[in-house]
Amino acid sequence: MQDRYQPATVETAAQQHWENTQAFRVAEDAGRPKYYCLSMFPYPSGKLHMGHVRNYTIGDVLARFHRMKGCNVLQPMGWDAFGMPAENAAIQNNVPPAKWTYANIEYMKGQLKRLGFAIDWSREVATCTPEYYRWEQWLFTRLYEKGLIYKKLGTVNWDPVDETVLANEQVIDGRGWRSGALVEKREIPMYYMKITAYADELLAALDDLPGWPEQVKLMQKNWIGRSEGVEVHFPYDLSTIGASGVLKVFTTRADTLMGATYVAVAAEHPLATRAAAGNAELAAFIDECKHGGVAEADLATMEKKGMPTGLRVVHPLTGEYLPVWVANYVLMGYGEGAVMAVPAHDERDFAFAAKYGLPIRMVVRSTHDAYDNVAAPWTDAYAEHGKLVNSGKYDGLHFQDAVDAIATDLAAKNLGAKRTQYRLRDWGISRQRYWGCPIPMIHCEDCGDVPVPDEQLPVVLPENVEITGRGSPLAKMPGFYRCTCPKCGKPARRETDTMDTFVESSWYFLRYACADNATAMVDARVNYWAPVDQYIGGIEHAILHLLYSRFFTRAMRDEGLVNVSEPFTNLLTQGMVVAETYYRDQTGGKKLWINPAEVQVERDDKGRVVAAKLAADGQPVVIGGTEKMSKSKNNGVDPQALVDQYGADTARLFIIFAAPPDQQLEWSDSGVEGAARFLRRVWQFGHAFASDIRPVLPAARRLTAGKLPALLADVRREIHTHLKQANYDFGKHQFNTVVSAAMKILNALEKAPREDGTEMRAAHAEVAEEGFAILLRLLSPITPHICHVLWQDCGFGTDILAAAWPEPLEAALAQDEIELVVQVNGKLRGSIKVAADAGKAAIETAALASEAAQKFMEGKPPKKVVVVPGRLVNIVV
RNA sequence: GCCGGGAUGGCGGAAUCGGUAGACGCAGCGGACUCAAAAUCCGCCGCCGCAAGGUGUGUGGGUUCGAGUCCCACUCCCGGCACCA
Repeated sequence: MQDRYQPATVETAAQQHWENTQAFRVAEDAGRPKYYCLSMFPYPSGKLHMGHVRNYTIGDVLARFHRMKGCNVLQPMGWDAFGMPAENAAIQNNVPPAKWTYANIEYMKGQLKRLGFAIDWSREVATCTPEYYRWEQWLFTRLYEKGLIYKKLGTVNWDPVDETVLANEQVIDGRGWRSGALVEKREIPMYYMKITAYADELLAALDDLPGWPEQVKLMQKNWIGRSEGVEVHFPYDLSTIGASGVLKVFTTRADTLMGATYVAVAAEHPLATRAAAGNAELAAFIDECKHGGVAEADLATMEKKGMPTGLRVVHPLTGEYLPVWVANYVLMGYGEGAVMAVPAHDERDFAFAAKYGLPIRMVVRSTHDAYDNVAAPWTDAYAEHGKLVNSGKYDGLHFQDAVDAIATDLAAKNLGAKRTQYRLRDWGISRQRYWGCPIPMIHCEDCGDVPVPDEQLPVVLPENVEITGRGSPLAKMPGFYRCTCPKCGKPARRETDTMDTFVESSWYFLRYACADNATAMVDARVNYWAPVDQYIGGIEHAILHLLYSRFFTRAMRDEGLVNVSEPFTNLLTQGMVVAETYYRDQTGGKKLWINPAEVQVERDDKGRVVAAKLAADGQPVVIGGTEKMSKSKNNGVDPQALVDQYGADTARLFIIFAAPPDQQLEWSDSGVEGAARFLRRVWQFGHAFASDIRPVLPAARRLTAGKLPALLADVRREIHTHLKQANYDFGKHQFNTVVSAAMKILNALEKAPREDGTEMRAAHAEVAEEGFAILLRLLSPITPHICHVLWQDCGFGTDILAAAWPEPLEAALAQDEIELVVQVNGKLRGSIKVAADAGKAAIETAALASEAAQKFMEGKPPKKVVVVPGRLVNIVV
């Protein structure tokens, strides 16, 4: 055994052992509980970043922990390989997306292996391979024929210069990121998955997910946004509109219907189009509304604008004429593309009415905050439920009674009814991009939209393609889109849109169960492994990816492909990795961001950072604050450099120790130093154990007989106490304090008295043997390499993976005397020692008699004495 | 704008059911070893104060014998908002 810790040697040896024994390759085994541990698969962007290392380290800790607990653990890995960055790289560097992607996969796989993750690589999938996406296309055709996928118009960001559709992130301040052109909204036909058909189930099932964080479930609940309301029909005024019909709106506040003073429609609404036909000013306004992107955050924060159409509709209860306005904040894609406006009781309508001088009619009086009229400024009380006023026959009714009565009257007139609405919208999956899964549809002039038949799947994405950033590449490739109609055999055109990459990530976790099956999407093995027992990934996926996956699993269930409904039993959402930023101001207001690795910080005598300078030139740089590691702020720390310098175990240990998994992790170079220092101490102790301590172990162990010198019994109790804490912390996934406990155990082992005399030395050796074996097993999920080698070198066994997880012993934890804190009037004043089984009366007496109590009671009699067993005594005077 | 989360020493964080605030580590300071440095080891370390003691968990209130933890009002920071993944 080497006397110095050499991570590279240790880690090569351990990884070689795992490779030789195929340690992490698993098969179905009915004899053991299965544990499917999954980390979100990475997008192969080039090289691993620190967020990946964190994600996969957390997953690996859980996988290895459960393996030692006796589970049959599956931990697979793959690549979320379709997406925009590959196309951007193609434009920038003239590399084909496929070549770029596969090269990245190759490199990043090597990095993952170097980190020692317990992955079953035989199940690896890459979503950009036809072997993977053909099943996605197959399922698409199934769901299309079932009606779960349909076609309708959707709104996209259109760049008129590049003649291409832009992602929301490609729209910056309303302009295309490459062309700089003003972006327009454009309606194009797209395929949609009917996720709303599962809205109720997706909502209700959240209650059966105790293993998910409450905050994630709450976000999903709000996202689905089930609301009970009333659909109200406003008949067209024939004289202004010139046609008969009804304007439909949905409202959750039907009780305020008598206060509606106008209606507003989206710029794309048919009534708006009709009114604009003879009104140039209105047409110009509608045109203006079509400028800008489609992102909700932009729409919600922009200035609310509107214009009257001159059209009128009829109030369904009063018969009054209400003006129809076009408003930029009403969305065509949400609900009916029209809203009824009640300025007195809705903040947005209130502001709009004030701006354009529209009437405000108060119809509700709040029962909490009294007000007699709804004068400006707006007050939240105006929007509260209350008792109806100025509402004719409905006066005096409270919210629910008013809604019921109004809904009944509307239904009687055939002008509305109660309805449940969801905020959730159907999932538009068409993308006008190249690097994605081709949508398996054929458009025939005679037969319409025809799904590609099974025997013609997969529709393979051609790889010899030119990417320019203008238009849709596939739509420029006749070799791809020219085809014959599967129904009638006539020439037809193949769909050139590809699927949203969220589709691939909505079922990859099921494919891992049977990644080698070339004849089916999934097989019976999926019902052994599914659902995923533990899913780990970034909080940023709390809504979209997780909701789509829950939907997809149900869609596959209803196709008879899988038995389960919920894909992920337990969810752990990890926090971001952040680091300090540094910069220098450049001319033109730009900033030159400087990597932390190139910066030296200066501290005052208390260790506070007071200044920073660039190491290269010694000149000052500005400290820019802590932000998420990113290319744009140049504050990323390369995990590869870290592993090269310190080894995988140090990288893993630092990442686990620096913060609990669900909180953000702040990068710290000196923290890494500390992690490396700890591992050197572990190695040193292992070396001392193997060479000096182990040889003096007695033939007959005394620990089991419970006979130990008091000082060593204290050490042993401390170790078992820390072990108990560590096991508790493992249970709640607070791994940073597991590391703390391991550090405390090492501290205790190092300080354990090793006095002269054969008896004492033998007893010490026994405590050290038991304690170090606990320490190595406790640390092995986190730093598996060093623990593997030390376990062997210290003679504990051949493979720590096969060792049982350590549990604390009651006999080692027992103690006769305990210390209690003494408080006077809630302030800490001293402590007393009492027998562990002392009664309340005895504790009270001892506390009152204590020196600290006597001093601070100042002779006053105790008014009350509170005894908290095992904790403290509070004397109130 | 809407939905969700967070804030504790110089720093990362700990405190399990309302019961010793600051465990563990980092940085800093003092010392040992060394020709010297690194590494290592020992000690100190919230703030004010010579001390006794006081004070302290983003801000302002409240409940309680006792509040980082519960309640109310606010401030700032972060994640998501449907075409980034």
